[in-house]
Amino acid sequence: MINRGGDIQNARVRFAPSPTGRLHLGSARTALFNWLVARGSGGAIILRLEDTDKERSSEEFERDIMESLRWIGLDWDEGPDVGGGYGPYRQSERMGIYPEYAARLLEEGRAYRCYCTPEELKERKNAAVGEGRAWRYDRKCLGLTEEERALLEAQGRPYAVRFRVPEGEVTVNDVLRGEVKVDASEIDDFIIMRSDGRASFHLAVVVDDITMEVTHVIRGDDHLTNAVRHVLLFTALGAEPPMFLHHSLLMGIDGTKLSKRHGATSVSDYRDMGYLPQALVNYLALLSWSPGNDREIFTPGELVEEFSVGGVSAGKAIFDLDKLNWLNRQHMKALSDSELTDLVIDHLDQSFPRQKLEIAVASVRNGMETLADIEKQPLDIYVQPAGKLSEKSLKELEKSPDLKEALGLLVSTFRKYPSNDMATAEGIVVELRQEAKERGWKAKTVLWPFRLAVTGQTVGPDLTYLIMFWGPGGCADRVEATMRTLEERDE
RNA sequence: GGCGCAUUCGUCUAGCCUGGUCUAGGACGCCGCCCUCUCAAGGCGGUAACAGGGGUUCAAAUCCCCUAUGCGCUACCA
Repeated sequence: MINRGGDIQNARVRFAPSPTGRLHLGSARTALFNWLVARGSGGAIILRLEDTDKERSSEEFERDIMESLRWIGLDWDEGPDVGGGYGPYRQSERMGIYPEYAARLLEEGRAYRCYCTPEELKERKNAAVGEGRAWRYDRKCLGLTEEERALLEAQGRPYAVRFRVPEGEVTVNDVLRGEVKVDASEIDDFIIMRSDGRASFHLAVVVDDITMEVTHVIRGDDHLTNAVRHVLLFTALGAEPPMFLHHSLLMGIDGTKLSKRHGATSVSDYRDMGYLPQALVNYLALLSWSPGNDREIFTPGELVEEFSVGGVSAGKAIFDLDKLNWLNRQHMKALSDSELTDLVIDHLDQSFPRQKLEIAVASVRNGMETLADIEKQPLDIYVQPAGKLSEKSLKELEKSPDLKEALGLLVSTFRKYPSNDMATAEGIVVELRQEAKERGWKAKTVLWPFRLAVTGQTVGPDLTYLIMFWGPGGCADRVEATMRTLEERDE
């Protein structure tokens, strides 16, 4: 699909989640697009909590949403916690302002009272559907006579307020999809005030966007048809509709909307699983957005720099864990040993002195694609007592050629080096290779026993790290311990 | 059912607006090779797509129409 949206200037955008669950990846993606547009256009981003559904909303989720957003590096200029000139930013605290807008619409004849009960509506709807007719609200209450209305009022019948959808064609201006035109006759007279006096979602959103002076509404594709209703409301309220950008929805690998069935779906889940926030953001951005060249790795700052709505595609977006894993690995590579060690500590149950831990982490880091992968690394070799070998290692050792001489060479070489640093460690390995060559051995003849004798295991980190961890002397001790083990075994 | 949106390798996408340079490019995954003390990582190579059908045109992934499929909306949910 072709999208050559012009650059957006000074956009005032909002991210409006309902705190009915932890921040979903899909919501995070919406938030990211909003943030990118705000930051990239020199505008502002508002965090607005749509918490009118008291049953399902909770403070805990509210906290998770804000923490998750901050964790992935998104901030906001106005919101429930930071305030701003257009507050309050919690919809539950704005309930007082909607009725006046409904009243205005009522006065102007753009809305009307509907006394139909949900039961009556259901009945008429079923009847219509039963006859194979499309059901739209039948405007029964729009046609009420004065007497009928007076009677209903006298009975104290509760009423909802319906928007009177005008005739004509409605156009939604969408950055990605151009002008989406829908005939208003497709839309029925939707409710803007419930019979209990609370504003409906549609009214609340539009009033909020008007009063908060939102210029660009960036949200999921599922709201595209709702946008038609919203444009109608903006117009009826005398406001210029904002520009819309309805991005595609995030789907699971089977093509259905990403949900719990697909596994972890919330940002905090991914934090706990050991993903880096910059990797997650990078991945979410790359779903539907492309810089137009082959670049894939971006820090959040670079995304702001490179992002343009013209690079956003309108097509579906399927969440692919493999690619996230790869990106996470790329971002982990960018961390220093020290930084990685700091991050990995939370996922580790063993404890080492800091210095040792850093070496240990450095030695296994290329085997990790998430921070949590530290648990799967063979760190236990570092706590294994000297001279204790696995059965498999013992067997490998025993069938190794020129074993005695090789072990002797190891000890004598290690003993030559009192200092312990990277250069020394690397030097030792080079020297061992050299020695092997001179004896007409394959490198393996001495290096394989090295690994087995020092760690007691057949798999583990590069030899250089082993030297750094125990020091050359420590390695010599461990080889000697292994020699004793072998002797005992012979007896 | 009605309306809307979408449709390039399995997945994310480049290309589409401004038709030819596309025997369709990149990335993930997968497969193979190399490297190698182990496991990895890394390097190199391979696999694989314009949903289908009609037009328009000298020429279509690119423009138009139809069909199919997927998704969404169609609530006194948000």
